Amino acid sequence: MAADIAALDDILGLHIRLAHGAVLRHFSEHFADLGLTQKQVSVLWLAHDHPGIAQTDLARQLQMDRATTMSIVHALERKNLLERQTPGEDRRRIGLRLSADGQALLARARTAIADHEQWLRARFTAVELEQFVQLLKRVHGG
Amino acid sequence: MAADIAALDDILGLHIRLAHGAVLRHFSEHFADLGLTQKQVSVLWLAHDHPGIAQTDLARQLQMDRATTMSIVHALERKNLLERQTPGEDRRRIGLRLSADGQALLARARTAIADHEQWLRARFTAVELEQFVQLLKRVHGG
DNA sequence: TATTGTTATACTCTATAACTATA
DNA sequence: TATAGTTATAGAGTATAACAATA
Repeated sequence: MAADIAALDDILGLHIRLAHGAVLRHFSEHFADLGLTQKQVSVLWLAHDHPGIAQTDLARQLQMDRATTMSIVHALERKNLLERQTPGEDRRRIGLRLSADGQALLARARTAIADHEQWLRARFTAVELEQFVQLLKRVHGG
Repeated sequence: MAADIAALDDILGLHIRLAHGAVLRHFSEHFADLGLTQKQVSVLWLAHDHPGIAQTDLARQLQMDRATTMSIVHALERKNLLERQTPGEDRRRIGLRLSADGQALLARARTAIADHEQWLRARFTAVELEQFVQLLKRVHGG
């Protein structure tokens, strides 16, 4: 039986939600010209670092449902940023890799992400940053 | 000019996003029978603590757009959990308060939230928890 | 049987824009 | 002019359920 909670401000989950909202808002306001969402950048980034990655791998690393992953992959394919490889041994797995356009856009996105991260990180010391990431990882199990 | 970032795992924003996702997932899985979302519980909670609160106040405290607030208030009114007060001096402001049903459901929700929070907090010490909330507040400015 | 990809569907959250009423 | 509420609309993210192909 959990103890009762006095005030809404004591809810850790709320602060996580508000922090997420603040980050998302800043991202949306400053990345409109890129035409990419946070999730889309993450998928491009992973496909760049791991050419031939499959949807299942993306889903696991970004903690998404397969259907959710599909919708993001679709969006990137529609923009010709992501391409499919011809299947290998296991014909169920479809490897994904960046197109030339995808490479170019990811490069721009990484610069933009760096600015975004600087905005976010500016309020913390290096020690606090490391603590913060460790605490967050204990929530999402990364 | 921001420094370049090597790996996706170094992105603080990503960890915040993943942590939010993990919390949201646990909430959804364990609160289906309540029929309330996180946001709806937050609004009920605030209306309980501040009877006569206006939509603008809710929007500010939960960092939502007015239109977003409206949709949540509507959902709660449709379920007869939230009622409107007759306007006072400033006839633009409409005070909100919980109905009897809203009171009852909030009481149940608070217990469920307490369990949810226990699941979340179990992985931290008291000191870590306080640090964590402070770090999160510096992101969302609460 | 289990895994991978796929589609259809639905709901929540979020925001923009334009409108009305009131201050 | 500014604020509060409202409505219409749209997009992103999330998930469930059911299906086909493959292992």
